[in-house]
Amino acid sequence: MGAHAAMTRAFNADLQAESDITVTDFEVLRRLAVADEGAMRRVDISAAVGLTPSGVTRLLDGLERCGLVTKALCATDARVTYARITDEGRALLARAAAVHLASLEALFSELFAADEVAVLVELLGRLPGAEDGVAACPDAET
Amino acid sequence: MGAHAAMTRAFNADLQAESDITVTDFEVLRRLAVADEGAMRRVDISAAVGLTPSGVTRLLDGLERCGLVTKALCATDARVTYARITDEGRALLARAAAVHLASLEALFSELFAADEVAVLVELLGRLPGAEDGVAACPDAET
DNA sequence: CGTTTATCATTGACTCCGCAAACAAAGCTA
DNA sequence: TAGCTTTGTTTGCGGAGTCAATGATAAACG
Repeated sequence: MGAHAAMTRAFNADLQAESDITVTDFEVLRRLAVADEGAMRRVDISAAVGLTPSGVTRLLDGLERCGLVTKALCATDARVTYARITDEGRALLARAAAVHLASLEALFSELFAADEVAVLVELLGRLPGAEDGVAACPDAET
Repeated sequence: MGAHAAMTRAFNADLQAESDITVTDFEVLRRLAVADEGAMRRVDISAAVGLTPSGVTRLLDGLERCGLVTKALCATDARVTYARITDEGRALLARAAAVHLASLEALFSELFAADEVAVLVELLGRLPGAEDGVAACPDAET
């Protein structure tokens, strides 16, 4: 718990300095970027990033105001509104990913050996709420 | 991250149903209960639970209103105000610990073997912000 | 000493986000 | 077809916690 709080604060500071977004914003953009058509239903975003639906609505409101995502209607189900990442969103994600992945890589490679990381993801992956997740960030240059 | 969000929500729900406190409240009470005289400086609480000093102030405000802690002045340094756990606070902690530890135990014993838990705490313990922490809860009946 | 600097605590304004309620659209069941 | 239930999304309200600024004390230094 303590580690989570400290790391989240640190990563948020990094990301806000670089791109004025939070870790959660980043995660949503990343998910959208690798999704089909760059779009997802809100309910799926909610499950993917571990937020409640209302949290997703408010988060996307912010990203929309910044022009990073747009709304899109669904042809076959009038209840759903997709969120689609914009080119601007992809550009920002690429920039943010550079610094974020660097921090992440620096921290973990210093603290853990490769096989230890593997153990960690296997164990933590069993916890409730741990998503399979999308393996990588598409904008990772490395 | 997803696991942290899901578990925190679940534990908060448990604790609020039982005693109307949050996980952070619980953690603060637990720290106080095992501290000398049942009292700690606010700055030490802050470091122990990974909150900012202002967060600690507001948290303790709430606990004070409920009569679970009291303020105490420091004889040798007029800047510090100690927070001391009350008998009522200890009683509530004991009750809350029963349900919280049960949830915790149930979750982890189902997902992990004992040696896996040991690996997990060793690895996670290396992360920044991971406190050595107080080993146990004094009110654990088991 | 008196002045600067560091430490402890608090407050105001703000953001994030959860909960519960509301609503609209789909899908069932009769 | 008319109801009932379920699903997707949004909104009002509120709690929790951060940041930046403030005040008050202590310690260090000239």
